[in-house]
Amino acid sequence: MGVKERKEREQEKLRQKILDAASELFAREGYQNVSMRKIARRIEYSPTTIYLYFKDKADLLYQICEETFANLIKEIEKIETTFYEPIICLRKGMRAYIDFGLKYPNHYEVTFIAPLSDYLGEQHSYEGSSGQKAFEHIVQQVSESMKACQIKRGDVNTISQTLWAGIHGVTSLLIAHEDFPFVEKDELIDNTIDTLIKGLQH
Amino acid sequence: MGVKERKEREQEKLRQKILDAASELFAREGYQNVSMRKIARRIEYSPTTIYLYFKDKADLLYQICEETFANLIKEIEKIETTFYEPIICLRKGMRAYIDFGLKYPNHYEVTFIAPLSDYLGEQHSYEGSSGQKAFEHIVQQVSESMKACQIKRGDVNTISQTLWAGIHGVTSLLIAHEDFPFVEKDELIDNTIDTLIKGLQH
DNA sequence: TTTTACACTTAACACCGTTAAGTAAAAGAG
DNA sequence: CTCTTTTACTTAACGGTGTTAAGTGTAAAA
Repeated sequence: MGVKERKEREQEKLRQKILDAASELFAREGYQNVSMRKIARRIEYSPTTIYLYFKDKADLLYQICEETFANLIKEIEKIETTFYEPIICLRKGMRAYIDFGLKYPNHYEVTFIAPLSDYLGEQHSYEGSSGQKAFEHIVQQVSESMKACQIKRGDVNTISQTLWAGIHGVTSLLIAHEDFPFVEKDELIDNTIDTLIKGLQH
Repeated sequence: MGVKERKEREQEKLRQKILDAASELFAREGYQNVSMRKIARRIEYSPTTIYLYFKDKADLLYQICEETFANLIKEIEKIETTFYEPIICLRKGMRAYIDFGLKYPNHYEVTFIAPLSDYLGEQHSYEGSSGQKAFEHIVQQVSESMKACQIKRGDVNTISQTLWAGIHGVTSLLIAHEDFPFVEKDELIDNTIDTLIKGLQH
């Protein structure tokens, strides 16, 4: 009696269909410029159907961002298994973070740039989010770089948060201030990473 | 025949009244959560009256932010006349920038964190804005620190933008991620400034 | 064959930014 | 003092938004 199973599969399929449509629209037009009705039109269902699968627009957004940033974490983990030197992992991880943000600017915007509390009520806290996991990788790499004497000693949390601030700074500036006359992008990114790392060395 | 003058004064008074009401509401509740109708109710005029004084909601916001950030520039200029060493000016200027952002988080958000293009159409570009002026002070201080051999030589623009990215990073993280378990605020800010400056030295 | 459960839709609510048309009072002209 | 014009503001409306309550038809279960 696989009726239940079939129904569940069909539900999951529609859920994913909503997720895909919304993700594409958010990515292309930005969260604020995509209405629930627009998503509904795209998948050829009524707007209210979406509410059978997601609590509200913010929840839909949150699920999408979790899905997206899970991929960043995979990339970082791949780096960690590929390179041996902790300081190299740290550098490459930072670079991966920035590149990822620039690759998905609208996703990056809603998860890291714009105040979550506005979008996500209080329901989805920082605990257990992809954001937390990504940050914990930084902490890990900082800790190991310190152990290997590749950066100077200090409070691991403070240093990790400083690095995060730095890479978040470039990423978000480049995303948000399109019309600013930035120097060549790669030069700015490299200089930021170099300056931060150098500032942490002996 | 001072009729025209009196009328102009009265208009300016109402304009400022709108500006003040909107500024306070934006600061307390955030741009997105304040409607034109709410501002109108506050000043006891009809919503459409606001459109006689400001092009649209984004324009109103822009004028407010210009007014606010003009004060940051004054602070920075005061620092420049108070301290002699360029590197000290640079440090204190960076600190002033961050403190200012944290003091007016909602103003900071709409001018520096959230993508301007969304709010400000294309009418108010970066050219001539308070944001530009503030940045040019950084450029100036970097340039002079370099001349005084207090930081290592390099492209002034690249370095200035790197510093901006750094201080914008802390500021915006602290504003946007209220629920993140940051280390003590001052420690994080100081560490960020120290790391950046150290990374720029010989 | 009838009843129940479910997946989805229609209609509506209370808001939003913004514009077009209207109004009443003040200013200017004779 | 009267008539016309200008000005400062308001009312009403348009087309949108996120979201919810109520309704509907079909498929599954009894």
